[in-house]
Amino acid sequence: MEKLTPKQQRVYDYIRDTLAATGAPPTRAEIAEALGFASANAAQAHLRTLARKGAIELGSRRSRGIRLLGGAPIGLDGPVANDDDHTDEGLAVIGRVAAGMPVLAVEHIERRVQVSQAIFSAPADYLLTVQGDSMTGAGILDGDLLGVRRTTDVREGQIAVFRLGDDVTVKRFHRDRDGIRLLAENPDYPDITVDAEADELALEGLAVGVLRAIS
Amino acid sequence: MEKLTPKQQRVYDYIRDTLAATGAPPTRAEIAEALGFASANAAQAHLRTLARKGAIELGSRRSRGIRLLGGAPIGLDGPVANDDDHTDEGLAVIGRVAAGMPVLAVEHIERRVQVSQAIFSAPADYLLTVQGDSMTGAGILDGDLLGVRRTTDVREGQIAVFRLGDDVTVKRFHRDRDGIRLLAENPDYPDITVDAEADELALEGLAVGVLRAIS
DNA sequence: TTGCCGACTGGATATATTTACAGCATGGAA
DNA sequence: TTCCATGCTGTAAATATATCCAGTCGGCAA
Repeated sequence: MEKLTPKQQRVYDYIRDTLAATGAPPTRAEIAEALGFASANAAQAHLRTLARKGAIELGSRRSRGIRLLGGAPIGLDGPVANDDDHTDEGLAVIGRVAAGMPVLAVEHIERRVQVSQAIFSAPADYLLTVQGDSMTGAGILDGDLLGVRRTTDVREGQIAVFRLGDDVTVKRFHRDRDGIRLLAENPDYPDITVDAEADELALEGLAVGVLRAIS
Repeated sequence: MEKLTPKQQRVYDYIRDTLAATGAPPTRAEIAEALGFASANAAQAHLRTLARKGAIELGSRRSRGIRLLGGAPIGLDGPVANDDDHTDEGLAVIGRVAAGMPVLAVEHIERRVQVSQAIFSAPADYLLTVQGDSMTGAGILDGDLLGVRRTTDVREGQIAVFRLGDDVTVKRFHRDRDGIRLLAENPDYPDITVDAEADELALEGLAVGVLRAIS
C-alpha cells in the first residue's frame, strides 16, 4: 500500500473510527464535516486518492460504499495508563469502614472494579462508596464510588477523605489562621470546624475521581 | 433480546452477512431483493420489528443506518477491529456533548478508556465528554465522561443523550400530554420544549454512568 | 366474529448521497 | 517556466435510500 500523506491518513482514520462507532462507513458529507471541509467534494477527492493508493476500495454509486483495505490495525492511541502495581486485580471498592480500622483492611473490600487510572487526575489506590449527600454541590452523590489516592498532605481547597474520630468523611479542605475546617458542598450540611485539641483528624487520602451508575 | 421469527432471523442474518461481505449494512432495497420481496417496504417493516425487539438499532434517515445489537459482533473483515464490544480496547471517548447552550458536536473518537462495565447501570457503548453545566443538579458536571448506552427508547424521567438537529445534549426526559420536554437540572438553564413538528429529536442513548477526575 | 400481528405489494415522496464540472492556491519536479 | 499532485470551495444533477400511505392475506386469540 502506497504511503499516505498526513491528511490522507486522517481521512482513513476517520473512516475506521466511524466504522467502529456506528457500524457503517461515513458519507462524503460526514467526512467533510468531521475534518472541517466546507465541501463534500474535498472528501471525495481524498477518497479517490486513497483508493488509488490501495488504502480503501470504493463501491460505485453505493452509499457509504467504502471498504478499508490497508493493514494498520486499530491501536490504543494515547498513553496506556500505567498502574502502580496490581493492575490485574483492579481497584478495591471499600464499603463502610469500621471505627479505627484501616480503610484498606481486607474485610472492608466489597469487590474489585477494573478501571483505567487514566480517568483520574492521579492514580487512585482504592474506591470508596460515598454515603450521604454532603458533597452533592461538588457532583459527588450518595452511592458514588470515589477514587482515593493515599497521601500525607492536602492542599487548600482540595476534596479529600478524612477520618474524624470514628467517622470517615469526604469534604473540601480549608485551613486559615483560625484553624482547619472541612467544608460540605451542600447548604443543608454544616461545615466541620476541627478542634485541634479535642478532635483527632487524620487524612485518608485525596479524592481523585468519581464513578457513578445512572439508573 | 426478544425472540425472532424465522423470517426475521433471515433478515438479521442477511444484514450480518452483508456487513461482513461489503463492509456496510444493506439498504432496504438490497434486503428485499436478497430475500425475494417485491417491495422494499417489506424489508422496512422487518427492520422496524427487529428494532422493536432489540435485535438491531436503526439510524433515522441514515442510509444503511442499521446497527446489529444482538449476539456476537460480526468481524468486519479488513483491518477494522470492531469497537463497541469491548473489553480489550476499552470504551471509546467520542466528541463532546453540549449540556449547556447547545454546541456543535463533531463526532469523533478522541481516545479510549478501560472501564469495567460493572460500574454502570447497564453496559455502556461509549463515553461522551460533557460540556456545560445544565445537569449539575444531577451530579453531571462540565468535563465529566458520560457512559452512554445506545437504545431506541427512553422512559419518563431517565437521563439520556439527545440530538436536536445538529446539537447533542444531555437532559432528563419528560413526556406528557403536552408533548416532550428535555429538562435541565440547573435552575440557570431553561428546559427544552420539543416541537414535534419543527424540531428533529433523536435519541442517542441512555446515560448509564459518570466518570470524573477530581483535581 | 372481531381484532391484532406477521408478511407482504405498489406507489409516492422527501432526503441522503454520489459524482461530475469549474475553479483556485501551493509547492515540488521536469 | 510548465506540468502535476495535493487540497480545497461551490453548484448542480443524477441516483440511491428511507419512509409514509393504503391495502391484501392468513393465522391466532379473545
